[in-house]
Amino acid sequence: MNLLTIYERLLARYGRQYWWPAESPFEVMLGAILTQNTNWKNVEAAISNLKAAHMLDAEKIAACEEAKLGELIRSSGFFNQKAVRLKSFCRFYLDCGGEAGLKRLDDPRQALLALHGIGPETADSILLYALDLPVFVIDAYTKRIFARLGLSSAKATYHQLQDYFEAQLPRDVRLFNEYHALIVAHAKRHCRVKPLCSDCPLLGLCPTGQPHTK
DNA sequence: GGCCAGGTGTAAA
DNA sequence: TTTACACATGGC
Repeated sequence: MNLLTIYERLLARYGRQYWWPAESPFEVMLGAILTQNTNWKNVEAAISNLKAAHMLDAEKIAACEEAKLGELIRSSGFFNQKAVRLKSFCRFYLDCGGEAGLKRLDDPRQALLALHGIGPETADSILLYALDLPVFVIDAYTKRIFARLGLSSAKATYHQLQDYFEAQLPRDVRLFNEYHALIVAHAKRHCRVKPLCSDCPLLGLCPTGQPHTK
């Protein structure tokens, strides 16, 4: 089964997702950290709090007291560590000179990964959705869905899976953007609990007949 | 009340 | 090199 065929089916079913849901690249970056192992609804509330407090700003976050920042982002969960992570990221962001500076780095991915609290998924989300760089984002949904489809091993590492996608797909920011968003849309709205939904857009592609998530 | 959510870092096996 | 656990809120 071709990865592009799967993409087409998901796109036909769910339509364009218009990711990342944010008003600026900087907001995308904060959201990428805040959404770590957290429901997006909870992240929206946190970002809304930051906006209301006029704190959606790298210098203000970098200078903000940790406890105060934690209160603003409380709804996103893990707020103590996320407050530290946001501050550390913002210091880095300022040192680079903002998005443009970040993008101009020799290896922006390595630079992001060097920060405490930014792992491969968060780094890649920032690269793809904030900086428009063509890297394919892998998450828990991607792992599960494609393992169930029999296209990858259940214990494939992040980079193995990423290489698999990037080797088979044209290196296109627009495609990578939409594909990952569609995987999340599919995982959220489909086949979560029931063994197999009769109207699953990937029906017939799944040799195991197992649910695509969970 | 239990499970899960657009992960990451650390420590033990 | 793998596996277990902490981190925490809110929706269903």
